[in-house]
Amino acid sequence: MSQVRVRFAPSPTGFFHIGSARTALFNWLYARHTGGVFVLRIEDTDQARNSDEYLRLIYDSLRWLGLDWDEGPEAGGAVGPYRQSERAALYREYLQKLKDSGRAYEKDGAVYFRLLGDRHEVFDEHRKKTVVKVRNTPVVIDDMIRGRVERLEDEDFVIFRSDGNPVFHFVNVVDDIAMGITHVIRGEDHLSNASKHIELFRALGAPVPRYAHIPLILKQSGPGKMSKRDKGALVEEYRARGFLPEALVNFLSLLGWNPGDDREKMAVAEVIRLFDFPGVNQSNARFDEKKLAHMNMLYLLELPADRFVALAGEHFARRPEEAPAQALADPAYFREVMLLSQPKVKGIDELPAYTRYFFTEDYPVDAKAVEKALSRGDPKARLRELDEALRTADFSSDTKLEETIKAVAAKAGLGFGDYQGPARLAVSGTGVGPNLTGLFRVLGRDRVLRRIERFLGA
RNA sequence: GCCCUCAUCGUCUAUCGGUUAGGACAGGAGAUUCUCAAUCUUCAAAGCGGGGUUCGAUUCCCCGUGGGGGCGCCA
Repeated sequence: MSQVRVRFAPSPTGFFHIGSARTALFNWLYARHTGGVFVLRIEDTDQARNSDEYLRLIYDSLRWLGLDWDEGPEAGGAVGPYRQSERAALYREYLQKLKDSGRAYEKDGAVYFRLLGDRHEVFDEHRKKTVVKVRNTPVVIDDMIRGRVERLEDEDFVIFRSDGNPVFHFVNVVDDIAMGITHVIRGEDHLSNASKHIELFRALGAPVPRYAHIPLILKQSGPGKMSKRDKGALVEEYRARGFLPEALVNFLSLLGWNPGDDREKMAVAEVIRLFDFPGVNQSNARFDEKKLAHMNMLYLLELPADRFVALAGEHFARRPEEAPAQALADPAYFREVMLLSQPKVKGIDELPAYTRYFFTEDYPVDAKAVEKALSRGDPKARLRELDEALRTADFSSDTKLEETIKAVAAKAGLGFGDYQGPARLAVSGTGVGPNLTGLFRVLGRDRVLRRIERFLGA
């Protein structure tokens, strides 16, 4: 059997969004699963809407997600160039073929593809005008996900605009032929276009590729499919918020596909091994950011320390307005703070707010938490006892600090928990945070004592 | 309006005619810890409606209904 060749063919006319990423992912997964070739082709025939910035974003986003392409821009390949704007001669050549066989004709300065069959006029309700219909036989789309789909293509359609540029349907098919694409994996929104494409393949005497029309991703709330303007639709947004690409890939792979059992968290190698079309659903899926966040947390928890710290550092650098300027001043200290917080946060983006008090005295104080902490017993007295003991305590290890605090508590006939609340509040201004002993150790004796005393004085 | 397509908990999904309809996220309760998070236990939560086929339908067929997509000299 010949090698599988699939392609992802985005157009650089807008930000790279989640739906595109998932289509790219499924193509890539299938290529990797079958040992085939993943081609990246840029469909930039709409000169008015293209932009280099968007093109850049496609490359960056794919690379960030780990979806490497075997052939395409910046990778090369035997059937390039891979940008349609550079393939004009080829489209002319194929157009000539259609003209020679009488399957293309000019009208109003544009070129139309001619369907075979008798013509008759009919009034089109949708377009409110009379159109020419063709008595044609339905095309059969043999879809790997949807099975046999029949659709009648009964109207000639434009393949070259009057400005001389070819349109999507034509270049898409010509390139799939010229690039030897064997499997077309794309969104279900193209299912209705498939009949046009198959007519073109046939007219050009080329074999029709296998199709796989994958379900669409619906917006998080409200009706309709997810589009570039929807909240949470952009890959770039998740990247900027510090989501892990492996978590996003894992989550996306499960939107419309499953391995047939309860497995959810899977390394990409495992997804590659298991991915195939019998496992792909036919129904559209709604994007659930909560579940993505959970998946992200699972990956975050097991992330190696170095990578976690590096990602945190990048995030702080990218969001200077969210953290004190001195946060990155001391790398060793920054590392300690981040590692203390790693098991506690759901996302990298929570870190600046979560760790603020480690880097500045200018941190918010949670009034409700203060009220709660001061409500039982005599917390100020407890803090004074603690303050006393911490003057001589060993701050080098969490266990030593724990012993110290427990000793203080035992003397008063109380438990660790009776001291934990007030102490945390005194040194961090909040009721939530990393384990108290770690908090003390990283903050250091001076800061801890200073804050407790300031709190007592207040 | 026409064409294509889909239909299981709020969400993502398992089930390839016979199951107490399973799992995950989110939600409720509890355990645990030093707060929070994690973890563990637990509760609640679904086969769109109507006809068939069958000994038996969530599963197969048909019709409705509902959702999604398409009907551009956009891709």
